[in-house]
Amino acid sequence: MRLVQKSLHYEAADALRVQIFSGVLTPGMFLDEAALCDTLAVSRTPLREALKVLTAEGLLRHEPRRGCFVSEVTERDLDDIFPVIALLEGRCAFEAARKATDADLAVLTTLQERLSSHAAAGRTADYYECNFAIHEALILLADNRWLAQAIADLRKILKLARLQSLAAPGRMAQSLREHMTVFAALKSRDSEGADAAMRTHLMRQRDALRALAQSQTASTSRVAA
Amino acid sequence: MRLVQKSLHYEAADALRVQIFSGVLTPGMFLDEAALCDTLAVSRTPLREALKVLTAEGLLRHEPRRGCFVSEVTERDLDDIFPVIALLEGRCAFEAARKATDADLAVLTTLQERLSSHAAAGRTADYYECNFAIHEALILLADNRWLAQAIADLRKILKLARLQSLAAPGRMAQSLREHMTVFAALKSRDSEGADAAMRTHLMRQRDALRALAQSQTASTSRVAA
DNA sequence: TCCTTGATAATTACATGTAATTACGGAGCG
DNA sequence: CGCTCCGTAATTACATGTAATTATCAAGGA
Repeated sequence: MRLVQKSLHYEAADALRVQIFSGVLTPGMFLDEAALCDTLAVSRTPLREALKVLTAEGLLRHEPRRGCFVSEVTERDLDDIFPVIALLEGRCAFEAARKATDADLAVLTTLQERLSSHAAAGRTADYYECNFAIHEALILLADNRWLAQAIADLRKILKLARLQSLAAPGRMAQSLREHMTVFAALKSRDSEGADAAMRTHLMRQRDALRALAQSQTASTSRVAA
Repeated sequence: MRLVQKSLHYEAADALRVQIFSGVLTPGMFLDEAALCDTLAVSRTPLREALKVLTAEGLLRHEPRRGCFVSEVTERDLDDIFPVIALLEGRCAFEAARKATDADLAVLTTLQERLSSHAAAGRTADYYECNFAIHEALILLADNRWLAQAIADLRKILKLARLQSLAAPGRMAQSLREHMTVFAALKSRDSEGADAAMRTHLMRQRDALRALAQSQTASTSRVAA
């Protein structure tokens, strides 16, 4: 019998990720070790181990003798990351179109319908969640550990940026149409089509974000002026 | 003036990577903390921090209360990894074809010629090194930090497996031809062609490895029989 | 006024002590 | 002969002490 309790540094790393993704720890912020030891109720050793892990993941930046800072994600980073994710998730869709069983497609159909209803009702949060579930499902269907890992690594960085592209006007409806294109390709076992549709979907997501960022800087500069 | 000495855990991690990639620490091997502290001349804390970092990188596997083991790479892993690297480096070639200056192409020409001469002379080690330099050059030309990162992460796992595909008979000559195809596409600014040629090159590399593995298991099973 | 300088405080990094779990090995039993 | 059980040794994980570097800020000089 082995009920291995996860090590403290592992739990500390999890807790820190939650704080980063939820915005408690914001990009650029300095991480005070003593304070974190206090809030997470762990001693310095496991906390510092957790910081090293998160640094290796790219969520933190470490400056010797100065401490850790939450990584910052620039527009340039987004321009670089999205095409890569598009490539990788496109590949997932490609493989999914070949490997999905009828049962898999039935599950996807349910998710797709749920996505549609959320879009129709304007439930942004639910749409986001369902959208995420579909992407995850395709990654699983691709059945490639390293492909999944590469995507997860990059998505972690995006998550850090706390993007909200669905906030762009009309984006949810457009996103839904893109998803339907992907799904249609999957149903007809069109690997190439699924690949292309998924790549398009993710690049459009980037476009929506860019438009949102521009409209926001425009409005803030109006306020500043 | 700031002459930051890299932290010990960082140097320890570097030293461990060297030992892993050089085969001193082989896949599956258990890592004795005390022994490593002795050989690397660091105390337990920085060593354990280094182990956490390498675990996050995927080079080590950690079992709570049992210790660290060098990761093992299966044939399945290779089947999964190579297509992803092919995709990513294909993208690098695509971008390189668009972004390379004439000066960049001149440097590549030199490298390409050197590659040819190494192949003609049968200098396997030199060929490998030059081949690596060309791949690195294209990754740099693509000028995408995250694309480079994703490739580096996956290549680290391949390096761990200590593959020697050039050992396959005729592989070096075939590899050279593939490189020439990539280079020709780059020179003519054919992004799509460079992408496709690079993908082909890497998938052929996988094929060569597979053939090598099969011939070796065949010969060993003959010996065993 | 601004820059430099130096003492102090705070913080990181490293070393080591301590507790807890696991592996090992022999004795006892079936 | 093999299996189980238990005690010991070894090892990991965590806590804490210590050293060394950096940040802070006040005082002095240009």
